[in-house]
Amino acid sequence: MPELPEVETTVRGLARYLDGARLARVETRRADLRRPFPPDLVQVLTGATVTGLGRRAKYGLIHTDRGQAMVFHLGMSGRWRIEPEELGKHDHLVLETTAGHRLSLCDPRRFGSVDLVEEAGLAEWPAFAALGPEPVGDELTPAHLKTALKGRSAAIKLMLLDQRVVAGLGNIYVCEALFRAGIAPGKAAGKVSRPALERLVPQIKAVIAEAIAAGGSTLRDYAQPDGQLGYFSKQFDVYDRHGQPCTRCGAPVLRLAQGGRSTWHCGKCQK
DNA sequence: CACGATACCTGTAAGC
DNA sequence: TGCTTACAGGTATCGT
Repeated sequence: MPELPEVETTVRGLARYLDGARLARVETRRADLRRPFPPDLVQVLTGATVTGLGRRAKYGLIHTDRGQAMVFHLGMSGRWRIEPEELGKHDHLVLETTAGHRLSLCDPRRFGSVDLVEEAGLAEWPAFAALGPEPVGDELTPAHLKTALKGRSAAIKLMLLDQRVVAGLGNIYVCEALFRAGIAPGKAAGKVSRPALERLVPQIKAVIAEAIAAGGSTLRDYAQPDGQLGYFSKQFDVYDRHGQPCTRCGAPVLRLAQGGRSTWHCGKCQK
């Protein structure tokens, strides 16, 4: 998916067409993604005015004047298409504004989701209630990580993918941040030293900020809402670079499996 | 509770 | 050229 930078890029792209717009037509082209669409989704959104857009972790928020926000998750393969020439089999939800713009939520694997959530209760919505701090901003600190990881035997890589520890990190940026901080992905989270955590936090913030500035990554079926390509994928140090030379020491980048997923790392630079 | 494995679904690329 | 297998950005849920 779309990790945090890609969702941020998506939300910014959508805002150009949706912020302040009135929804003239809303169409669901199947009944569900990972979960069923809310049964009243079309009824609530049709005629609604979008009062703002936002993001929490990897969720995009479309606020409305109906007292409810449409909350979407892009799963592994979701993206919003802007003014699609024609709709395909994976365009599952279509929004049309009174200004004549058409936006389509396309998600081939259907691991994404769409929900309606009361604006007043967003923070208490189950998927949001337990989320950890955002990596952008001041909430994520070495002290937070020290507390969250204390005594944990699970690998640091896996703990950083846990949205309750940090909200919004995914496989790409965890691999990249651990490389930049020089931390071995298999190290027990509770045994990562304080100095290592002091290195890790600014590297998490930096890699996320750089990816947002570059407009997100582009891998396989992901693209920005307007079809432009992101540039950050050209800057990966380790992600998907198995066997290629480490950008720092030249040793071949290694791949290992953790939690059923791939981790790329440098065996010499990460201890 | 912590942790690992599995399930969800389709497309793509690699291997035979 | 097929056919089969492995793997892909995530998260919820089920065992142990």
